[in-house]
Amino acid sequence: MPKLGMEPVRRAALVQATVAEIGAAGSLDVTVSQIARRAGMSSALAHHYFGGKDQIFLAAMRHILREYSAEVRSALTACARPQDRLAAVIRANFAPSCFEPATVSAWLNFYVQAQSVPEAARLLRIYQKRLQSNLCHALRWHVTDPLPAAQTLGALIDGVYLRAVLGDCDMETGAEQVLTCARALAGE
Amino acid sequence: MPKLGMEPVRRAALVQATVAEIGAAGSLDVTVSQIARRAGMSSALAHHYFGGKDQIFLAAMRHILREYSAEVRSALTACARPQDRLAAVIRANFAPSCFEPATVSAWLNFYVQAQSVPEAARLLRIYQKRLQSNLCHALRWHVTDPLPAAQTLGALIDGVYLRAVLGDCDMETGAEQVLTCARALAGE
DNA sequence: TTTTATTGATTGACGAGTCAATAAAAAACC
DNA sequence: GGTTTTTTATTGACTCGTCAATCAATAAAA
Repeated sequence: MPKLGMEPVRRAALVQATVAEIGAAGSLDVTVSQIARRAGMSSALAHHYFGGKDQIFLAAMRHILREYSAEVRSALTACARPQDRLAAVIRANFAPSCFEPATVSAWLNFYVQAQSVPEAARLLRIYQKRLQSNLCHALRWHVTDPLPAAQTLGALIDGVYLRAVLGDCDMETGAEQVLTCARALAGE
Repeated sequence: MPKLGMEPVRRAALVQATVAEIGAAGSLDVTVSQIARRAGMSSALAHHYFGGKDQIFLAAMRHILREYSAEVRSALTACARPQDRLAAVIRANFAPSCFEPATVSAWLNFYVQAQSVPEAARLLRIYQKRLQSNLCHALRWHVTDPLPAAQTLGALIDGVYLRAVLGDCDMETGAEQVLTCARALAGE
């Protein structure tokens, strides 16, 4: 029953299943078989298309990164005045898509992976650089020297992720918390 | 060659070896044999004293938490004026012992583990509660309503950990960054 | 002789990656 | 247009390692 042109479909299904499975397990202790089963295929096929487990994880990470980038970009282009960009960037980082349990769990594990998998470290650095760049540009309309504030806000955003995982803070107040901090850093 | 009273010695050696091994691997993908070898004993003995891998990890986590607590407590008692407590608490969180690669790596992995191991989640919540409590008390001398600022600073501290792992920010400026933010939140 | 310390050997399970086999679409060839 | 060949899709079965956990055996102290 081989329908042609399955490769992109299968890859997408596997990536989605990977994120879901990581979210369900709360860790990277997920077998290729589990991922493949959730994606509706055999584990052999998963290996056929991705080559190995690492590459599946990396692909999942790229996917999440792409989703995140899209979220931020659309938030920025929807900005009328440049003064609104700061709030837009921050709120984009607290969009529901970023706070789905599976996504948060994947992020957490990618941080761990970044310690030993060079490609994961590279991808995470891209994310951090882009976030810092976005914050810098946005802050330029509120403060003369935006770099320190941008670094602080970047770290703060990451930190709130951790709290969200443990259920210590509700994510609605999370964005407002960061915004309040941003205003304080910008000198009101 | 059984010398008596080995249990506490062996346990301590295993805990220390666990942290070191996690740091070296950058993840929890560490075998009991590796840990035991580094601690200078057989894997069977590790199982004999701890019962299982999970308990070894938990013990390592408790150890790190204890070390951290001691760091904060000594920093607080060394404070002459109560106004200095805020800076003391923050700086304690950026003490060299907290930023050793092995320790940071262990923390990261404990965050991941807290998603699926209830006892790990409990321990992490104790840490967060204690940090928030310390920040709250310290902030009372600078601001009338300390809770929001304490929550923000707690998240910020955690966030800087992530940056440190990826080498994006040098840990010397990290503490100063948080302090600057604290002053901004306290209204100068 | 009972308790504590210690390990080598073993078991049993699980999981990543491989491979040969099957089947259908497409392309090449006559 | 029909036949052959190649390419793409797909899987079940298998291999090979690894590793957590167990256990029986050894030895020294109490």
